[in-house]
Amino acid sequence: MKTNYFQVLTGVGGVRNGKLSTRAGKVLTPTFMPDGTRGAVKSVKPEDVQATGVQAVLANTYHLHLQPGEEVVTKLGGIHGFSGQKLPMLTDSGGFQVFSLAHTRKITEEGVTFKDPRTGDTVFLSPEKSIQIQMKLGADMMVAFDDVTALDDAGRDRTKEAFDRTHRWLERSLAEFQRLTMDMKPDERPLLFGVVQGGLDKELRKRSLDIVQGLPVDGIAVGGLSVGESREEMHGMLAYLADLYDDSPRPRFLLGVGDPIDLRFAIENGIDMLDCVLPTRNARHATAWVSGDKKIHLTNATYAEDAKAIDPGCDCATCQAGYSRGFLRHQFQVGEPLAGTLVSIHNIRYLQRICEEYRNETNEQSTSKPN
RNA sequence: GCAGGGUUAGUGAAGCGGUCAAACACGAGAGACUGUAAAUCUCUUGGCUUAUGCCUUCGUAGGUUCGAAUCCUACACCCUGCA
Repeated sequence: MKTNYFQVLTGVGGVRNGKLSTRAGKVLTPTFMPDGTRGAVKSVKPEDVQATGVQAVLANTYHLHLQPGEEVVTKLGGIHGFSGQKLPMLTDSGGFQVFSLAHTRKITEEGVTFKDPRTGDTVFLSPEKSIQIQMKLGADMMVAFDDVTALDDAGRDRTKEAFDRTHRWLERSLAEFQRLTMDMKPDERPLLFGVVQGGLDKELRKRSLDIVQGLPVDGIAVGGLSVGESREEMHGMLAYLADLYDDSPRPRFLLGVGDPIDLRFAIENGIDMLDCVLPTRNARHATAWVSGDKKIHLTNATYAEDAKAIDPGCDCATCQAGYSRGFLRHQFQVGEPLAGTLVSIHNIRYLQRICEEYRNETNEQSTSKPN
């Protein structure tokens, strides 16, 4: 296990302010990371993503494995050279696709077989395979392959099964990770996050957290939330977990959460990193966040002749450039992708600004020593 | 001028005696999206402040019928042939 790669201060109210060292550079936390599933944050140039203040970007193992394949990514210089993204890159394991592609996949103890709905190709992912792919992709941070299950009424009965399998798979992921990184120098080695599961069952969650924290993983990821449960249920679990993390200086990564309200709640409950498709998907669907964590639908008729920026006073590139709501509405109406791009930049910046506010606040209020 | 064909809700287009306020598509209006099968999906779209209700519609005006967007007559306009 590496040492001293994550320095963190805990401020008043449990908000943490950290500096995570990855082989591709530092990541200031708390931080929101946009998802670039297929190697790009949809419709946004890597340099424009950087300009929002983002600290790290995600990509997805499952999608890049399917297309173009990790070999191609390796040939083109690894995930950074391939994508043109210089920021630290974190790859998700493909575990979420166990949930989102549930109707085309088959789980066995060995791993998961997916059937690509577009090509009919069979894709097999296992803990070892996922780590191998993430390594070939050249990820700076990676996630252990877990078993994600839904938390709607229908999916909850699989919680225990997914919980158990996630831990068995975590040990296999970790072993494969250690095997592949044993010859690497500390500053060349990527970081591995283990995933906490357990659904909405507090006892399971606590046990899962203990298991993950008991292993020499570099970071603690909280998974299996925002998958169909209510906001109250999710917040309740985050608040419950907040008191249970150990003192080891490891980053805590809440997987798949990105609504501003949830982002704030998570950060106030000790989470350091989050990722989500919401800012970019909402943006492409013409929904923008504005001051007060409200959202507006830019396609609404009321904005047709609105000369104001999306959020007057916003410091994002889109608002600063003066693109009006009326212009954006029109571009959405006629199906021009530029609108989605411009709003994506705004939404990503909106979340980033929240993170920056917490970082600044914590700096000022911080009372405890770096641990 | 003669002979055919056509005229349906914002647009295009089904319907061809009752189950038609009228399919479907687009457009329009609103909403949903949380480790991206998602530039996608859902709902509404004649009026009545909302209903297993009422009212007004299917070029215009009459007529036949218990009943018409659907049949008949006249007229208007639009196409296509032939003069």
